[in-house]
Amino acid sequence: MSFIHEQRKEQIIRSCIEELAESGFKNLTFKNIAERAKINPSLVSYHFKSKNILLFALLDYIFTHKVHYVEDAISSGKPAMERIEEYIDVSLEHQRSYRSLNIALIEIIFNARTEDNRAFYLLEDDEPDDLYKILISIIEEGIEKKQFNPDIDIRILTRIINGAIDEMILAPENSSESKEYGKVLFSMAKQYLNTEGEK
Amino acid sequence: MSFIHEQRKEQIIRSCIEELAESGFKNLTFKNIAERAKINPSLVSYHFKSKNILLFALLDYIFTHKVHYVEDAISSGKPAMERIEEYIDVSLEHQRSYRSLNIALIEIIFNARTEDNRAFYLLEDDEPDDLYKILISIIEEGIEKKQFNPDIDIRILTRIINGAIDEMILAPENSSESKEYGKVLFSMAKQYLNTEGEK
DNA sequence: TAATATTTTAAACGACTATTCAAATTATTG
DNA sequence: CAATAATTTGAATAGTCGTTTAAAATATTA
Repeated sequence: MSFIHEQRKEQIIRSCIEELAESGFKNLTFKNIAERAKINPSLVSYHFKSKNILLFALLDYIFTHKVHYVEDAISSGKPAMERIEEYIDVSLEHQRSYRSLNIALIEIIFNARTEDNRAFYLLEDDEPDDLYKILISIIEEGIEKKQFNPDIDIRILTRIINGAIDEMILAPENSSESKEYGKVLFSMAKQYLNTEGEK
Repeated sequence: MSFIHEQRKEQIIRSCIEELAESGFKNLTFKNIAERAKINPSLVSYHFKSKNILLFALLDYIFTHKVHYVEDAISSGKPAMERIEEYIDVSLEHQRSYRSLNIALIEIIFNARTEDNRAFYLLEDDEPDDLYKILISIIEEGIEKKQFNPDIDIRILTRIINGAIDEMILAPENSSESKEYGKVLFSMAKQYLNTEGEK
């Protein structure tokens, strides 16, 4: 891998994200990508052997950005409950500050398919993705330190939280509404985490 | 509109839902639709003047089914809180029982675009859709009858609930997990609805 | 500089698409 | 039955796409 190679790949990936955010997946053609990057369409094929390889590189690029962004914003010393609040807040904030990235992510996940025609969004991983892992590890720590009810279902709670966060990207951009949304979501999670195994 | 006309449209719509659920949006071509319906591709064009008209008819068909299903399952006499539980349960149950319909819905919403290239999933309606309206009206009733804290933000709560429900369609099909998911989600909503305007 | 490797281009390939059109078939009506 | 309308077909249109190939340009190495 030469320097030029890596540089070109970065350039192509950024052009793809622009194209996806502005015009959507169906316009993510080698021709359009090349026009944005001011290169020849064949050059995209040269640097990414196939379109799906390009798509996976895009997913990796965007997802890595998101994970690092969330990780960096969560403090290490504070109690688990406060860190959950941070997780929710920074996730919503990332959706606001990096809308293009998140739209591009949605476009790929819900449009792309593997070569044997399985939808990306339905691919079942054996383990949760890295964003889920961040939230899971915080909750596990809270349980270990006897701060949370140990009977809660972690997989379910993290799904509810991430599902509610994802829904907010569909809402018209409105910073104050998004922050209030985070407050409510956290208060709901907090109460669930505190419930004494009532049944 | 003759009888045959309506019959053909139904036949075409059902073929589309099959194709979407099995092979996804990118394979929803007139050729593939026609093959499933055992008719000529041109005939699809004849009954639906354009592909987007067909897509809107599909959305209408699926959404109507979902709304009626949820409406019919919610009892009329019970207290608002119980009806919210019913709403969550029946929504999750619909996702399990009519997976093809829900997959088809996702495929269209996240893939289709208007003629001026706006993504369906980002189209901002001036008012909430009919599913949201069902939930909103229950909550409003609960507030009127002094059963819920009047300070809650209805738009936010309904977004969280529907977002969490939607997330569950991505999970591998597992009936018991889905039911437990509904229990947790309802318990979280219940606690929020009962909170005395603490701040 | 000469030889080699990498990068870039232009052109062409085969396959697929939504839509249109005239002709053929079938159904409906008087 | 005759005449009209509705339905269906097959072919053609004009356009798209990802990928491949050979040649050209550039960079790297010896």
